[in-house]
Parts: sequence; structure tokens; C-alpha cells
Amino acid sequence: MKPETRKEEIIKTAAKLFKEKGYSAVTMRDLATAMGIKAASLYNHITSKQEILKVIIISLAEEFTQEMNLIKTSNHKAIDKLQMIVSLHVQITVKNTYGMACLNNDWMHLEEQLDYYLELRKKYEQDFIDIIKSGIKSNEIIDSNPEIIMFSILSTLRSLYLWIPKKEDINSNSLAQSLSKVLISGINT
Amino acid sequence: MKPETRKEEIIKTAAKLFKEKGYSAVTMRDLATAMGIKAASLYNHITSKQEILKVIIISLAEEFTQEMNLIKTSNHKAIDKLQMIVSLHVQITVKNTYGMACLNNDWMHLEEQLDYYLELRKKYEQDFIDIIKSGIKSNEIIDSNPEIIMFSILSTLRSLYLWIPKKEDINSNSLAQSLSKVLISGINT
DNA sequence: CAAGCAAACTAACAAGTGTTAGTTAAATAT
DNA sequence: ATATTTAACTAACACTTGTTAGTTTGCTTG
Repeated sequence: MKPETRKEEIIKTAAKLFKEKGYSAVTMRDLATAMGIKAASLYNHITSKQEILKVIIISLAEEFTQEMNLIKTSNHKAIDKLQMIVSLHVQITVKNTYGMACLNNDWMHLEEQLDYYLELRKKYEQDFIDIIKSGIKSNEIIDSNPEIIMFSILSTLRSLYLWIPKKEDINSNSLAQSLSKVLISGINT
Repeated sequence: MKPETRKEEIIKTAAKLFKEKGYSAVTMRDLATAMGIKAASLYNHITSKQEILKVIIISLAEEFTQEMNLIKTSNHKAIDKLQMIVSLHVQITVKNTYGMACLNNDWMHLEEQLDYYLELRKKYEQDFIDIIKSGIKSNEIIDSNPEIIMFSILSTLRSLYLWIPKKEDINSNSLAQSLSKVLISGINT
């Protein structure tokens, strides 16, 4: 068992608070209280409130970017790639629910790193659309507006953080499978 | 053309700012500057920052509640009811994009009205699930976890505010139709 | 035992927060 | 013409914000 550093503890606690109230509404004194220390003591471990946000969001965004690169350069069919994307989101959200909430709701409060984040997000969405387009070309996916399809799927995946903590028995694999079926095959008989 | 009251102007402007930065990050001075006046002058029209949030969110939540009551007591088939829900979300989001962003992101900053809001939301989601369950019973909808189905559809509908402003030519009806098709029939061939 | 270090503390600051009080100027109604 | 209303203003308040400086405490290592 690797001992978690104090800094990692702070970031984890911050992510939890950010999920509940949002970055702006959480004060350094709130965070300190949650850690059982005084606000000034936080600065022995982190350099600023902003740094906490940066670490939470950028590390997640880079993880998504990396995994997307593996998926898009793989040799699977488009539909299978979509399933891999669903699994990716489920897995990361299960592992780091608070961070995902933060990524979704507080990205606009990034300062130095805002442009970088937006760039990563834009690329991710473009890769997503390209996969859908290739699936349309290969006749795996209906010839409908790729943006609507992307938006529809990605909205659900991005909202997973709202829903996953409610389920006690989160089996990542079975959730990813159920979700893939609904998103890809629809719900009608 | 009914002349908009000053209070309505303030609330509209506030909703726009809240969408961009969130309730907590928008100061009364920000809002005043956006209105071209001083912060103290706002208080000739509104009683508090909190009141602005309340008006934006509660009026929308009540509108959804009212429309949901019409839909659920109607005589349509379950699938048609789902389509009506999709249309409802598209229509309200087109009409009040900023307010919908606020509803989705800032509800937790409600004070007096938080419990009331949560109650309305809970009822809405329960009605939604009941429609899905009735569709499963009548064999219109696949016999899958109703919660997953509800979550999947509602996540997309709740994220519409992120997507609708990007499209210049939003034809509500055609968007609702495309979206219904993707959400209900899926995307595979 | 001494030195070094990690991690907490108290005290304080400068800037920004929502909000109130009291006033003024122009438009509208009597 | 006078009175009322609307909507802005200046000045200030009490409090909260992120952050810095300097200090203390207890553990670990030479």
C-alpha cells in the first residue's frame, strides 16, 4: 500500500468539495476544515487554490487524450471503438467521480491552463466525430448528423459522475455494457 | 411588444453571466457592469443575489413540472410521451438557454428553495421512469433497467444548453425529431 | 544527542464580497 | 405646476477571500 502524500490527500478532498459546491464556492478555509487543519497550513503542500484545480482537471484531460489515441489508432470496427469509449468513461468515472464532476463543471475557472484544456477537449471531440463518420461510411451507423450522435452519446458519458455514486454495486463492466446497448441500439423493441 | 421590466432585464443578464462563470463566481459588481450601472442600483429592483437565482431556477422547474403533468395524464403511447418530453426540453432550452444552464449547474446554491426544487426534480424523474416502465410493460420499450434508460435520455436533454447556442439555425422541431430518433432507435443500422 | 525536516500553528494583510443608507435627477401623473 | 415614482448615484459597512511571514512541534536520521 503506497502511502498517499499529503498533497494528494488535499487534492482528493478538494475534488470532493468542488463536486458539491463548485470551485468558486469552496474556500481555502472550507478545504482546511475538511482536512482538519488551518487554511494557512495548506500552503505547505500546495502553491495556490488554482494549482489544485489545474492538477485535478489537466491530469484527467490528458488521460482521456491518451486513451483516445489508443482507441482511434486501433484496428477495431467503428461500433467497437464506440464501446471502448463508453468503457473508458465508465472506468475513469468510477475511479475518480469527484474529479470528473470538477472537470465537467469547473473547467472555465482554469487560468493559465484554460487554452490547453480547450485544445485537448476540441481534439477529443473531433476524434469522436471522426469515428462516427467512419462508422457511417462503413455502414455500421445510420446516416444521421454525426454531431447530434456525438453530442447525444457524450452528454450521457459526461453526466456519469452524477449517477454512478448513487449505485452501490457499481460493476464497471456490466454498466458499460448496458449503457453501450442503450446508446447504440436504442430503447425501442 | 411588451416592454421588459428592469427587473426582468437584470435577471436575464444575470442568467447569461451565471451560465459563463457560475452563480458563485459572478459578483453583484459584475452584474451591474454588464447592466451599465453601479452595484447598489441593482437593489432598487431586486432584494438580493439569491432572489435572482431563485426566480431563474424555480420558474423553470415549475414549467417542467406543469408540462410533465400534461404529458403523463395524456392518452398517448409511452414512446410518444417520450417524444413529447424530448420536444419539451428542446423547446424550453431554445427559449431560455441561459436559464437552463443555471438550472443545471447552480441549483445547489439555492437556499430557502433548495428542498422545494429537489422535490420537484425527484417527482419529475419519477414520472419519467413511470413512463418508461409502462412502455416496457406494453412492449414498446426493451426490457432493460429503466433507470439506465432514464439517465441516458435525461442526461442528453439536460446538456442541450451546451449545444444549442452553437447551432445558428436551430429549428426546434427538426432538432427534436432527430434527437428523438437517435435516443429511441439508437444509431446502428 | 544534534540536525534536519515535515507539517502544523498564529497573526495579519490587502482586496473583494453582498448589502444598506441616504441622496439626486429625470420622467410621469394629478 | 406640483407631487410622485422610477432609477440611478456616492459612500460606507461588516465580513470573507486567498495568501504570506514567521514560528513551533515532533519525528527521523546522522
